[in-house]
Amino acid sequence: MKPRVLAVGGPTSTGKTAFGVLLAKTACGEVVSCDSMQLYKGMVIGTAAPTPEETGGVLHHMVGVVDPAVSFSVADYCAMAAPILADIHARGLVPVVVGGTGLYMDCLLSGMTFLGQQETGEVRRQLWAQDGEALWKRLAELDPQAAASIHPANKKRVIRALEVVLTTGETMTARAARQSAAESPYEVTKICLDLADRELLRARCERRVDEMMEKGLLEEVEGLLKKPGLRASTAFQSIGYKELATYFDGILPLERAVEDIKTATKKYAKRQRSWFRRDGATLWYYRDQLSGEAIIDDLRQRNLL
RNA sequence: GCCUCUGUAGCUCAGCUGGUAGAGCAGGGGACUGAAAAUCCCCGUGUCGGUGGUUCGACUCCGCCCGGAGGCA
Repeated sequence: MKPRVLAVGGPTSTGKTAFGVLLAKTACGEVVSCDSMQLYKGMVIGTAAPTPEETGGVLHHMVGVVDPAVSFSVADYCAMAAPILADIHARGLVPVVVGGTGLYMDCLLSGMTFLGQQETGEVRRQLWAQDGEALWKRLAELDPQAAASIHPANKKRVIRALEVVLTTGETMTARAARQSAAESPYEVTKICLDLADRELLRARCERRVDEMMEKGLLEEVEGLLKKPGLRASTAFQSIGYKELATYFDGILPLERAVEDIKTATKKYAKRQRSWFRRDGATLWYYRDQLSGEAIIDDLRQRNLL
């Protein structure tokens, strides 16, 4: 009997945090955040990291635990989160994995184990200086399968695949197969939240940004930008931070920078939906049609709680 | 009141000397195994302000009307 895991995904601004708390309370669980940005320290407002009021006493893991200037990846996330799941299980509780980072969620829940260390800095730098098309052709020779699935224009992913062959001597395709677990070590119930009304989701994304500004996003970003090495970090890619940096750099007026945050948030929500929709074994609930309690009731009727 | 410029996709605009329109952004769909809130791919029929006219044929020329911007009074 595999240990039970509840998961909550879906686009941003659909109420995952609140529902995650409700679900954890109902199922005697603890929340394990699955958000590539909330896990950084000091990025609270811009990532809408759960506040003490929002968590309502439910323990949240993987929030504010990494130095923003340090580079972090899916592999690091899984290395940190998997033991937390084990610990929660060991204490007889249910982990509730909540967040919008689809890649992190899938890797964690499928029991992926990443091989070896990541030492690609120099190789990566050299590859970036080269022509994208040429790189893709090179990849087509070294790892035809990877090349077939990566668009030549997607330089970032072409380089990643090349890095793997060049530094490990193993194709990304072969490596990926070795890293994947034959089957998930968990009994997963995956729930995704969305809004049926697209216009409403867009409006909520915009309101979310306005609220962040009211809560002091500007000050948070200003403070963070003083940290050395931050601009080159993964954390800096977070929506809100890089846009407000253009304001601090005098490139855009504040109003425009905030507009950019809004459109970036809306586009992000769209990409998240695409990701989460891929998994057919997911229960989707429209938050503009069902309350959290109604969703819990439905899950009970399905014998999932 | 007169003169000039202007009115083309949700927004900003391209459209040579007439042959019924096309970009960027927004929006939609998708991909995604160590940067993933990242990166990338696909999708553009709209009364070309309205109305008359010239023409085989007008977004493109002419008249008038309506709506903008500026200048002179």
